[in-house]
Amino acid sequence: MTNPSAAVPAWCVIGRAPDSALGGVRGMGSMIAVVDLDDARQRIGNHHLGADELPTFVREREAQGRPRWVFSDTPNWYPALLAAGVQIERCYDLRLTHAILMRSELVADRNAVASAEEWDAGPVSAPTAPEAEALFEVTERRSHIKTVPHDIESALAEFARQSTALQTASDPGRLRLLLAAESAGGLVAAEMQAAGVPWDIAEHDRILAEELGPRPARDAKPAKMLAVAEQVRAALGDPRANLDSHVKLLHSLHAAGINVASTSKWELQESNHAAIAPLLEYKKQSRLLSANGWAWLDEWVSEGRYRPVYVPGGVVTGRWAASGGGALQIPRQLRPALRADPGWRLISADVAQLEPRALAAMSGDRAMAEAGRGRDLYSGLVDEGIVATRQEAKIAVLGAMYGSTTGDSGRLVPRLRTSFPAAMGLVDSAAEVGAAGGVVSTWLGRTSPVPGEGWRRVQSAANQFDATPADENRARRAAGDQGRFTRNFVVQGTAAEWALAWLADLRLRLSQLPAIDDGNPGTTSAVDGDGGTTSAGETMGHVADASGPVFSRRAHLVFFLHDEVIVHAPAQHAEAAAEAIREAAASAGTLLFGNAPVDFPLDLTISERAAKD
DNA sequence: CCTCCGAGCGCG
DNA sequence: AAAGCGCGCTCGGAGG
Repeated sequence: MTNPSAAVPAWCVIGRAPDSALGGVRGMGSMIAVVDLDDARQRIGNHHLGADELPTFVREREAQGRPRWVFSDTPNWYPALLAAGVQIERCYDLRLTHAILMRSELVADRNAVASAEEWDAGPVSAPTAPEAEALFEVTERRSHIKTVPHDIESALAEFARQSTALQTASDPGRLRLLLAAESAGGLVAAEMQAAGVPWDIAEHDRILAEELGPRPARDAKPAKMLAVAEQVRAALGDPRANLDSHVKLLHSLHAAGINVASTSKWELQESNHAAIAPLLEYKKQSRLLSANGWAWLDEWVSEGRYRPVYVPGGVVTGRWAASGGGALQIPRQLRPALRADPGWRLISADVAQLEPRALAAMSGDRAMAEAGRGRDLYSGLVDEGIVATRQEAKIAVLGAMYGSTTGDSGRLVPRLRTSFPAAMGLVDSAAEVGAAGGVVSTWLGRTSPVPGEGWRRVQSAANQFDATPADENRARRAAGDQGRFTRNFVVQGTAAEWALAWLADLRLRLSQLPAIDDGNPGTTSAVDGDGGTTSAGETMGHVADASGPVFSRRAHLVFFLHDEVIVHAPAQHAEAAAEAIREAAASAGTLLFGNAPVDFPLDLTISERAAKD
């Protein structure tokens, strides 16, 4: 039942309809409500539809006016749409935006938003495929996990609270930009999970076999690992040494006269005992096997696609986290296993020195911007005579952003204070604020969490008349830790904002690229009705069908890692996709920093494999 | 049997 | 050499 309205809605709020909140009939009868709002966020239409009708409804709306879809939580709504072949252009994710607004210093009146505790559910990982199908069962099945409410009235009420809060913001434009970018990130994460990373299982298996030996029978250790372990035991003169337990290994090492305090890599390297080289080799093998071995391959790669779970906004700084699949830790060793489908290419691009560039831009430090302009920023420091070598430049810059005070780094950082006073002033004062228990904000207004109860207790204990030197030490250390956290927060968080703006712009540019012609009458835009019924995968078992109906015929994002993207594109569109990546980077810089003289140069390669370096 | 924690190491 | 920030994952070991 619908009451069509003459006006094209600016916002469409989706939620579970009130009737079905109690009914809970499985598989059928779940009703969804869509409420249309105009620019002023006034109600101009209501619709009720079955869950199975939603994709078609959304597709038609996208073809008409491309409203911003308001979701309680993107992972709850979007995967089913993607599975049905529907991609949307823009959304507003109430859970993600709530997390920003309830903390942002820019919002004068945060009370209403912050007190709506049910929306503070913390990072939610995307539901796995079977759960996504049963649109309403997620909450029940994972009752121990806090989730946001998905019913229409809750969504409307939260949207209204957020709108009010935004009106009290000192710089609403900035915050709106952040909320839009954050929400777009939610779409990208869902889309990348749906598309998957094209993964060459045979190549992965080859790498494993080369390092570890052929795949062993269930739970057995691979042959090459066993052989290396024997070398270690022989060199130690301890045939029963257990290499898998830190404690036992440490005993064996001591017994062999190797005096180390731990079994960590850097400490072992100090010794030149004959057991060390094979032991380090064993540790490397062991790491590969347990983190990305055959078990990982079985669990996370299927039909030639690696589908990790991304968690947008999962890090307080605004970076993404991951939950399952280890998307943020794929070892470089395995990069050759990322392989484009036949006739396709992978375009990998990463930003050189993103964080220092973000710092230069947000602090308006012209000298620092100049050092990185059109060149490697670290080499720029050498050219300017600030430090002697690129390595020193890197240590100094990282030390400045992380707050290191000792060693080479502590010695080099003061030189940056002379050369880049604005940039250093920004991070130094962020550290001061944090050490005193205050909060700091990124360029677009994401604010750091206030230090916890424990932290404040430690500080006040040090201020008591009977405080011991130990109390004072502990307080000083905690203050320093918090200062280093806030120092880094402004830089890491602003860099994350740049990256979100890059992603958000890129996904729209990619959706404008044409679909490849597979013999079916194609469409020219992903968002105007590229339905599942004409997908290549269904009609001819095309090689790309593991990417699903939305992504099997068009360039799309498959991977994102803080300052790096990988796009999977038909070979004939690889150059256009590369250009889209460059243009998106340029517009992200302008969108955030206007005409600041900072550039964000990319290292970009087009290839069949994503092997790096 | 379970959960929790630190060590260690992968990524930026 | 690590140092100085932010993460996730696996394992062994400890405690329930």
